Amino acid sequence: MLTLRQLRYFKALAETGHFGRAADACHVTQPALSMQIKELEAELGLTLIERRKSGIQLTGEGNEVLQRAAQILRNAQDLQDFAASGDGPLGRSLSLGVIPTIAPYILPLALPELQRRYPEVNLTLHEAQTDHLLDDLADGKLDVALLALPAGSGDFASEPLFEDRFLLAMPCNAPAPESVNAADLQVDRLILLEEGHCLRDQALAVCGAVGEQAMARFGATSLSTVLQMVANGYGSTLLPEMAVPVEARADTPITLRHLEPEPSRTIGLLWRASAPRPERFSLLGDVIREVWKKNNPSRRG
Amino acid sequence: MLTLRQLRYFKALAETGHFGRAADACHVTQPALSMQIKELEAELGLTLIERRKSGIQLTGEGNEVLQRAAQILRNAQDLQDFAASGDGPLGRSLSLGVIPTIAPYILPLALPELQRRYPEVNLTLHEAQTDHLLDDLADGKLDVALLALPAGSGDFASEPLFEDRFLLAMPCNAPAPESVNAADLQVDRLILLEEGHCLRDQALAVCGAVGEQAMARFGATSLSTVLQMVANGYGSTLLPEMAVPVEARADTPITLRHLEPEPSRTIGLLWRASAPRPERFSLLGDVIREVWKKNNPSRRG
DNA sequence: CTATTCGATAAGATTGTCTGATGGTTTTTT
DNA sequence: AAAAAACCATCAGACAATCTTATCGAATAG
Repeated sequence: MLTLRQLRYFKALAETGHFGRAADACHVTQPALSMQIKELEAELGLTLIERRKSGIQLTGEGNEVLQRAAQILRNAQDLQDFAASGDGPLGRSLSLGVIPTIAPYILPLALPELQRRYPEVNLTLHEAQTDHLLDDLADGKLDVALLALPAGSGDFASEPLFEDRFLLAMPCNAPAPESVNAADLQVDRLILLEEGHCLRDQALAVCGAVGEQAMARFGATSLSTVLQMVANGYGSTLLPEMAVPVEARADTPITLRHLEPEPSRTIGLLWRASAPRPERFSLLGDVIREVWKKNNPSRRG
Repeated sequence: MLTLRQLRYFKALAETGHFGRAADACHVTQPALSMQIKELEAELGLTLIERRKSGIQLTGEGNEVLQRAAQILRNAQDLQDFAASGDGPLGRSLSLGVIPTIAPYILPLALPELQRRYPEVNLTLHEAQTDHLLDDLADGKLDVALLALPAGSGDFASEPLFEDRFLLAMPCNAPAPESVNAADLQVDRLILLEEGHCLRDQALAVCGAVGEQAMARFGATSLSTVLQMVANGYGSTLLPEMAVPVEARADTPITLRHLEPEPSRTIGLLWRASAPRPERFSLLGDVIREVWKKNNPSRRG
């Protein structure tokens, strides 16, 4: 059976042109090297070296074998270099999934900070709804997901990062008390995302309308669309606070109101319980939590 | 110290997804394989696989290591193949892949001649579609493939052998001008092979219907089937000239017409650029080219 | 709850590899 | 020409790596 050791010794022999010096270079004795060379020749079934007393001479086949051996050894060295290369605290590559109602609001803040703090990490991003992220996590396409907790079943571990409050977004010409009781929300006046977004289910839960999913009037594909509907007077919606800076800018004709009691969703990270080095996910979580706090100084964790 | 044995076991483990089956594939017991995997992980200093209850899961780094390991093992196999091919000009054994729209028309001519000229060579044949052949070439299951060029990417070398013209095959009761303009072909009247055959794509390209793959009316699994459909009046097809003697015998009620301009496919050989002794593939190509010329005396190469 | 599967671990046997000693052949030195 | 040195092959025993069989514990299925 061919071994890397044989190739290493053979390469050293070709380079030194000398059994003894090759053995020195390999930190073994000369008989050890001789035996391995002999073994290699037997394995390949050809003569690699002409043993001549004044130096040795590679045969034609020996030269071809040398080229291939050198290639293999280079690749092997590359493999070891890769393994040894700067294995940062976050690892070398990380595949992160994010749900659509978080991604556009957190990633622009978090990515530059991640890049600054862990420049060696090669981050791959996937945006998809919770169910899809869970599937991708389970079969290894993703390492970790950023979504609303709780999510997933037994084989996952999670870490909550912060609470994201829901605000009521209404057309600006609507009657606008300073604060609204959550129980008073009328489900049939809400504009919501289409089926499959966890934000939709959370909004319905806030209204106590768990069993009545069919009632919401519209299934939009993005929060931007929802906000446009609201601005044009078609109804109200529950808006995550993190979306406010992007979706409810000053020039958007909508009114925001706090709810009483104050509902929220828990944003957190989720990963396979069996994933190696789970502490790297906590480091990732630290970054996200920090950029969130910096941009929402009024909120406590 | 990194060893080929560790890489071999790791590759088997990645392929089987199972310690026990990987051990079987390597003809050792499961603990032996487990130890080598553990050794490899220790050597590289990283976790390559997640041990989970239902199957195993490669980590991101594990996947990268797998790619590099597979590369090293391929090179090692090539080295051994090179050494083993010490015999005749074609070597001692040759594994040849052929696409289904060539195999039945060329092999019956070429195999006897190969056997006559290089009786020492032990030829192994595989028939599969281009994509599959490329995969098998890349990981060393095949030495060389006979297919329509161009195919494959950077790491392959190729040699064109001859041009194979396309003829229009119609039901014999159809209106039959002596020559047909290729641009006049109606894609929706063509009977083609199912998805995956390069001949299908080439026929569509001839009709200028690159973006309209969905239009062709039928997906047959062999040219014989296609010709039966044509003979029974269900439509026309583009028939490679090499298939004419077999598929359009005198007793088959179809009419053949030349196209203007005259489309064709380039038949050639493809092999790994790193394969040992590439000149033997040229010798193989010579045989194929010669039997082709002998059976198509009207054509120039 | 029991039976089974799967991977890890342990102990002992086997095989592979290394070292140090030695021998034969060729080249260099005297 | 003889002696010395250099060089590589071979051998025996020591040591280390690897394998096998047996077993364990956790998880899963019936």
